[in-house]
Amino acid sequence: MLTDSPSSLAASAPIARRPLHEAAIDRLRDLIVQGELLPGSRLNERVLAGQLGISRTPLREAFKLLATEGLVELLPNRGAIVAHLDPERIRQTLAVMGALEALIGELACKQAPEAAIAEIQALHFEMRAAHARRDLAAYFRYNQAIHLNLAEAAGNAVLALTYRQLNANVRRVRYMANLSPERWDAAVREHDAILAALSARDGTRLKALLSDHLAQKTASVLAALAERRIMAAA
Amino acid sequence: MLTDSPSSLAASAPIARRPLHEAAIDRLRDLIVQGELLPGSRLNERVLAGQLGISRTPLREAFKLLATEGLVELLPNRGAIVAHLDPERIRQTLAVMGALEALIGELACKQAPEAAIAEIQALHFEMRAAHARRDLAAYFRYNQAIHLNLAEAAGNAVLALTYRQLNANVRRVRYMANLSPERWDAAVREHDAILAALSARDGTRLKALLSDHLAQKTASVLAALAERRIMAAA
DNA sequence: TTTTTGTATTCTGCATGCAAAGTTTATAGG
DNA sequence: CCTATAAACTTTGCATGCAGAATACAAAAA
Repeated sequence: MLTDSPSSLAASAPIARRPLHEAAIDRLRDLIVQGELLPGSRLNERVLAGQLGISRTPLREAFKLLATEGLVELLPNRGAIVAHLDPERIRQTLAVMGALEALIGELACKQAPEAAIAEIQALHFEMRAAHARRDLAAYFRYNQAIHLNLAEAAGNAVLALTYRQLNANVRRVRYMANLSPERWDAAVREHDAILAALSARDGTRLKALLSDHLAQKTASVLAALAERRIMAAA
Repeated sequence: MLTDSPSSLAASAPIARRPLHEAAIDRLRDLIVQGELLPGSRLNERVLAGQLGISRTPLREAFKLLATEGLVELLPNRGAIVAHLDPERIRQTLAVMGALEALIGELACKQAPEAAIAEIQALHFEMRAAHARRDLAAYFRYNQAIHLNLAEAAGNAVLALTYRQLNANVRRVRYMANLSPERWDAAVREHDAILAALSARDGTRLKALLSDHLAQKTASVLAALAERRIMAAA
């Protein structure tokens, strides 16, 4: 499933129907993650509230939320800006994600339902298709979906949620930095191996593969940042 | 209970030159973590705002924040309640913390400054002192401080922050559930071994010890929950 | 007595007003 | 022409008012 689960921990509560304005907040999150709002951009309450069609109060609540996710920075008495992409912070985030992926791989192999693995397999083929068509946007979507579904498949909601939140920040870089063709091909091969290990429920091998995959991803992401391919607002 | 002594709250909120309301929000977090507000308690906006000496708007922002930390649950159109202590959720949280502690142990041994290790060692002796005096409250404080300092010593801010947030929920259980004398003594011995491994910068051993320590802690916490030693509001 | 339905009350969620902090612009002095 | 300073403007942070949802209560029906 490609639909982004937008929720924070709060959303795990028994919710029948979400407040109307959370849609607007999710839209703001997407604007930041997809790079339409550049790092460093000031987020004027009145203007942004107008653009999103909500009032300042729920928007302010959204700022606080997005700040905990590391997507915006709150400057006392000077409002909010889109959080900068600090390479060191990204590196640290990826290190934590590595620790989580190790657990994810272990748990997923041990206790993921067959249906979940089948779905991930399906997403993998979709991703292969996107790669064959050189459709980078679709590739990214399926890639994300695979990793998030894998996190879900581990059967630990806290683990999946934590992983997702950390991922949001890294995702911003991916959206802004294209991969080199070689790296793209290599990433696909890595995913092939990952899927094979998952299907075989070989936890030890999956952990190693995920760790290697993340190391490559880290290098790629940090290289993109170092090359200043990532733009920031003045 | 909060409702029993509303005046103490008002008195403990000193009027700052600039009404910085984050102090009030921290106070609310403490009330939840320390169990003065029982799981399941409804958090009436107007009442609570009055007790904390702030207005509803910043309090609502606090609710959203605490929801991401898993300390309150937001029920659409029905406000906020203190989050329930779901044993399965606590178990999942502890599993994630285990993965993080493995990384913490590894990084701390590899790159913690000597001063940080010395400080942890000092806290450890303070904790031993509290244990010798059977001062449970002080013991918990030093125990927390040790684990949090260890997380900081790993030199990864994202790691430390993530660990701290997950820890908040587990801490609530510790505050409410006393340890058995045997478990208490065993925990202290485990800490002795942990400190020894850290001082020797033996990452492999530290990881194993932390893992074992957490497993014991998990058993103890879940036992407390199972024995219904943890109270919840109706 | 128990269940149901209509009504009153309470509470949340959002919009908006206001004071203070911050920013920009204009002006005077060097 | 450049710098310093003050006035005007902008924006945030918080308080509060209002509409609608949810709950509690009461009376009527089974």
